Amino acid sequence: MSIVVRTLSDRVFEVVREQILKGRLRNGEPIRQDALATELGISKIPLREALARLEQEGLLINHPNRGYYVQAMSREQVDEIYALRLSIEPQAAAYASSVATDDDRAVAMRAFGALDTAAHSNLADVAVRNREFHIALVEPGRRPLTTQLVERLEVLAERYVIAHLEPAGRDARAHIEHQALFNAWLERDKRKVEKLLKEHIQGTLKDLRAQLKAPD
Amino acid sequence: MSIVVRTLSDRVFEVVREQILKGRLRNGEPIRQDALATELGISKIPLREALARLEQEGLLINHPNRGYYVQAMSREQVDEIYALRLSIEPQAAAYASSVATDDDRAVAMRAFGALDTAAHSNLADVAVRNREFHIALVEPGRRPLTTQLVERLEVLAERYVIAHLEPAGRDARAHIEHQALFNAWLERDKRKVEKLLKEHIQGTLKDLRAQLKAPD
DNA sequence: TCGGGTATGATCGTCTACGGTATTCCATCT
DNA sequence: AGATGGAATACCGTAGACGATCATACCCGA
Repeated sequence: MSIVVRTLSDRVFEVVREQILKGRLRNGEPIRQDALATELGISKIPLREALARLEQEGLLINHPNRGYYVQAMSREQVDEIYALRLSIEPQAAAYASSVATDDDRAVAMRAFGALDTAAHSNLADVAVRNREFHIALVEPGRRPLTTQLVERLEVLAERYVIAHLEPAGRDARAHIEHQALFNAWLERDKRKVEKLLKEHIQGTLKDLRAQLKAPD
Repeated sequence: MSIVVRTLSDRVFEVVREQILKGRLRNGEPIRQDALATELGISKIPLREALARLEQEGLLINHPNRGYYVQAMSREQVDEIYALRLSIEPQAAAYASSVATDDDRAVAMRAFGALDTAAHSNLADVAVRNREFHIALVEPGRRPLTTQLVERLEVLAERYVIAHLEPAGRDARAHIEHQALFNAWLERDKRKVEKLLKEHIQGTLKDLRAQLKAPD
């Protein structure tokens, strides 16, 4: 009963996604299918399947007969992503905290630890750990659509975090917030989880907005 | 500047989606790729792309090396879908009502009319009109992710509505609710839109729950 | 010099054909 | 009965070809 059976297009989906997140495939840039396929050592069918799914996720956009492009980032999208996260995630994490099994809690603990120890490596890795931590807080709710949605929003948000939040300072604050949030989650204090997560998301949004206003 | 340029896989995506919604492809049933492709008169490349996207949407599920299956319906999923809709849609429609242009309002008006006149045709058509009406209430917010998400949830919900809400009685009530909701929307009464839409969604959920408890 | 039309090249979207491989199912054997 | 083995089925991925379409550079005429 192992789930290690995965299709090629499944794995390519993740590989390309991470490449987009890490900025390896840049903003408004076109995806050259033949080039990318040979670079990945695969044929175009699994690649195109992965690209189609990434478009569905909102990371790519397809212009018929012109190909896939990395979805451009914009201030409006930041606002939209975070508005959606605020509508979904605090509630979902609060509920999950109340029904998490011991296994779930152990998984979340590990995710928290991984985020902790990764805190001083490069930003892209931290971002991945951060994503996994946030998902681990929601997953125990056994609501697949919700979890998937949270993951998707997290992924979309990650692009902006990686691109704009290099500055330190955020690290320390986020760490403190994560700690408090996770404590409340372990104590199954739904109200507190909801409140803290809401504040945490708002805090990140505020940082992002500040960064987005200044440069360029 | 017409946007009628669409790829084959794009159109197939919609065709197959509607077939799933209308129950033409049944619940836990496998999708025979070759058969479906020849039936649609296309090759497997665009079909597989469409299927990959439909999996991302939550209508299909892929078992590696065994193929795609129509995602089974379940009571838990109903609850989840409607919980998400309640978290997103009322707010989104309320906001959209406040920023809708005259064009947007005309579009919404047409969608309302179409739903109205279709009210006595078969349920599947009504469901499509219903979806389009709900989207038209949200679209003017110009928040692409939100709109796409609302559409997705609407699509997922539609399966259950089509499968379980054949009984009349719902028609009349839904019509009244739509009327009141649409009036508030046209008046840009955000609070009222939010309240009425929330009640409307809850009402549908209640009907669905009643139907799901009884049979089988 | 500049604008518009055209040729050209690159890339996409789709098709066809083929082979490997995983799964399923059934018959056979112990 | 249960295990083994093999055939059938369908999926997964590769390879190559081709027309359609878009972008660019070029050319020509005013």
